[in-house]
This record gives sequence, structure tokens and C-alpha cells, in this order.
Amino acid sequence: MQSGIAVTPRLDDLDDLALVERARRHDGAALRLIMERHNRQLYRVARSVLREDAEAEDVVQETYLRAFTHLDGFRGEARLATWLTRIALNEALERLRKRRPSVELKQIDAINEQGEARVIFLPTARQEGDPEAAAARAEIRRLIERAIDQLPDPFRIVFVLRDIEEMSVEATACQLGLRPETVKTRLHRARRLLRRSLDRTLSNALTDAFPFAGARCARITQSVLDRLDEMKP
DNA sequence: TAGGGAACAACATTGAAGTA
DNA sequence: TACTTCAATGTTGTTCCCTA
Repeated sequence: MQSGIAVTPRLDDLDDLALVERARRHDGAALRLIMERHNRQLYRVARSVLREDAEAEDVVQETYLRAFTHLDGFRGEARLATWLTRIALNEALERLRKRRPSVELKQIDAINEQGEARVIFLPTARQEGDPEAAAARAEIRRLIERAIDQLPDPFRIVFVLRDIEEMSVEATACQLGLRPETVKTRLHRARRLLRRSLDRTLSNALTDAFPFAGARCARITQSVLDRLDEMKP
């Protein structure tokens, strides 16, 4: 039985197309929700390419700015996440190309200063509960992140998209412009390389790698909203 | 030219969905 | 509930290409 009263859907219940429609009308809540839904994935993708926390954050911000100022380009043929990931990936790869000549020197410097490969991912483990358990968890994640960092670029990007972001083979291949078979081969070899450098007992900690939540997520979301405000005519 | 790595192709495995 | 089917994914052998 219908009451005839129109019910306004909750923002959380809206699908991508509806959210984009609101975002086109500069609905701040919609913009914020889009970012909150995709921050972690975009950060992980950018981070997997650049291996730098700060630059990955920049890429995430730049991705949203590009996306939100070109929302007309989103026709809804692909998922919003796919569209955003493509932008983030292009931005990250572009930055990688620009900085390439200086990367090796910077890495050598870091190794010389610290005596070992630099640990890039800041531990942001949940600190509640047993401090020893939290410290152990942070250490395990640090080892995993370092092992992932040491993977060759093509393997690392595929590994992050497939095993951490849980994208399908097809979606990963589409994002990277590869054949699905190539994605499978790279993933298999990335896992083999990782297995060689990690104890098997660490495998359960994989899903906690590359955390992106809390203050960092909120900071980027607010920063993008502020910059969009500045761009308003 | 040999060796190593990447890509390709074929086959095996797994898990979800449908059906009796 | 057990069985079948099929799509997605994993594994492995082969081929190709680049580099020293």
C-alpha cells in the first residue's frame, strides 16, 4: 500500500550516479561522501605507484579536484570507483615519470642514513587494547609493507589492486591496460616473491596493510572541499 | 648468442548459483 | 541436500623479446 508521500532517500543509500548528480550541483555532503567512500582505495593505488605517503595524499587530492571539476565527463558507463581510480593512476604514473631521474639517488641517501631500506608506511595501527599486541601488529604490518615496497613496480601495482583492493582480474587489467592473463601472471609472481620474503604466519595481516582512515582521511576530505570552495566563481 | 624476465595459452581448481 | 554447471581465478609450461 502506498501512502503517496515522497520519501527522500538517505545520502548513504544513494548510488554512484545519484551522488554524482548531487555533486554536480555542488552538494557538499555528496562530495564529502564520495571522498569518504573512495579515499582508501585511491590512496592505496597512488601509494602503490609512488611509495611515498605524502605524495600519494597529494595524488588523492588532485584526483578529486580533477574529478569534481570535470564531473560532466562521468557518464556512468563505468563505476565511479573505476573512473576515479583511473584518474588517480594516471596522476600517480605521471608524477612517477617526472621524478624518475632522482628516485634512485634519494633511495640511496635514505639507505645510507638509516642503514636499511626506508620504512615508508607510518604505523597507524589501532592502539586500543593490549599495547604489546598493538606493537606486534604494527611490526608485522611494517614488515609486510616493506616487502610489498620491494616488489618490482608492475608486480606491486597489480598486487595492490588485486589482493589489497580486491578488484577483479578483469577490472585490474582494464585499469592498467593489460590482458587479464598478464594480470594473473604478475599477481602469481608477486605473491611468490612475497612468500619468499615473509613468514607464512604473516599472511593474515595482509588486509590491514596501507591503512587509510581517521585523521588522514578526514584531513584530505576537508582539504579538497576547501580547495573546491576557493575555485568557486 | 645465451640467459632471464615478461607475456601468452592451456589446463586445473574453486566456489557460487541453480536444480532435481 | 547432493549434484551439476559455469564463471572466475590460479598454476604452469611455452614462446617471445630484450640485454649483456
